[in-house]
Amino acid sequence: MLRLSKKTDYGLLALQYLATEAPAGVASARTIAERYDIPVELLAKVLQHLARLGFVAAQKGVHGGYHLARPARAISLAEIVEAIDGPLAITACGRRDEQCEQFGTCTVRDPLSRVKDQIFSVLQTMTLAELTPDEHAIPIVVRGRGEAGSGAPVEAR
Amino acid sequence: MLRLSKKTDYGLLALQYLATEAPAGVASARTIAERYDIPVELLAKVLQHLARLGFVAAQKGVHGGYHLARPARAISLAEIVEAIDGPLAITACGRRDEQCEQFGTCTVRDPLSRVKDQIFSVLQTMTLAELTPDEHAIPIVVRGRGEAGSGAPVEAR
DNA sequence: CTAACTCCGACCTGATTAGTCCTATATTAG
DNA sequence: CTAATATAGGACTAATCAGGTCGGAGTTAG
Repeated sequence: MLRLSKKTDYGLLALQYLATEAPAGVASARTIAERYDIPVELLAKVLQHLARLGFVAAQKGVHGGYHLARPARAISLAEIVEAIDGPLAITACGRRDEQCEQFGTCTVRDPLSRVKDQIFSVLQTMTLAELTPDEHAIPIVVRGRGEAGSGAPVEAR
Repeated sequence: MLRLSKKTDYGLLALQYLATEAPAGVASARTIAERYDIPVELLAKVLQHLARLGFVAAQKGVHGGYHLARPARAISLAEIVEAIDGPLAITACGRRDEQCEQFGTCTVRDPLSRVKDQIFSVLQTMTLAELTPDEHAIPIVVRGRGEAGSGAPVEAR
């Protein structure tokens, strides 16, 4: 369905949090996970991956956490998506993928590849800094994991 | 990975075949499947689906098959993709999907929705007619299902 | 030193997708 | 009429991948 994985969703949320909300630009995986109510371990894995690829830097220990290793304006959505979901591809096979069973007979490969390029450029144009919604456009709704009002309340800022 | 499903791939191939290669614009599921070396039953199901939605018209019987029910120039890629893969969505939840666990706390929903709209317009702009590669740009390579030369040979036109 | 907190990386599981099989119905050639 | 060929459509199985979990190693406060 042309969908991003949840890992990528979580990664975008985390990076956006580090870029705009985190005090001093630093936050632990736990803090971010609780902020957005997503599984801690899963987000941790995503952040680890982003650390290995140089998007964020990790600091172990008691007051450790992650912070952006590069300025938000210099990180495009395309980079993030490719980092987590792997190389952007519309079809199963690439333009030069001779492994593909249908390589010789396929007649839509090249046109679809052009479509891919266009989509890629959309993602490449938008940076992490632009991912921030307008302040007044954020509808904060109190909503617990299960029933509304149960568990740790979500802070409306 | 932001990928189209194989069903959609097959659907695009089939529609493109009907639009440009099929004699008199008519071809059976079997013919198309053999042309591109893809599973017959699977392609048949995709074509049945496209028939139900009015993209192609079916003719049963000995010299039956499918033909386009609408002109190729009037069918956008977006339509085809949504017909087979379902509504286009970048993220798991929609812009107004209050069912989403993170609806209240999510800060990337609206910006990502704008990205989705851009991608959608790319797909909406391109029609089936434009999916055809230039004649001289089609590299026809003889390639059987297993080893080269085995099984039914692929006809180079 | 020790305990609390953090990142790290391998593992498991369940949902989605791809592909197969079988039966029914319609049309046409002979 | 009958056989061959075509679509129609449901049910089933297999493979793949995303989502989620577990135990371990490093770092720092006290």
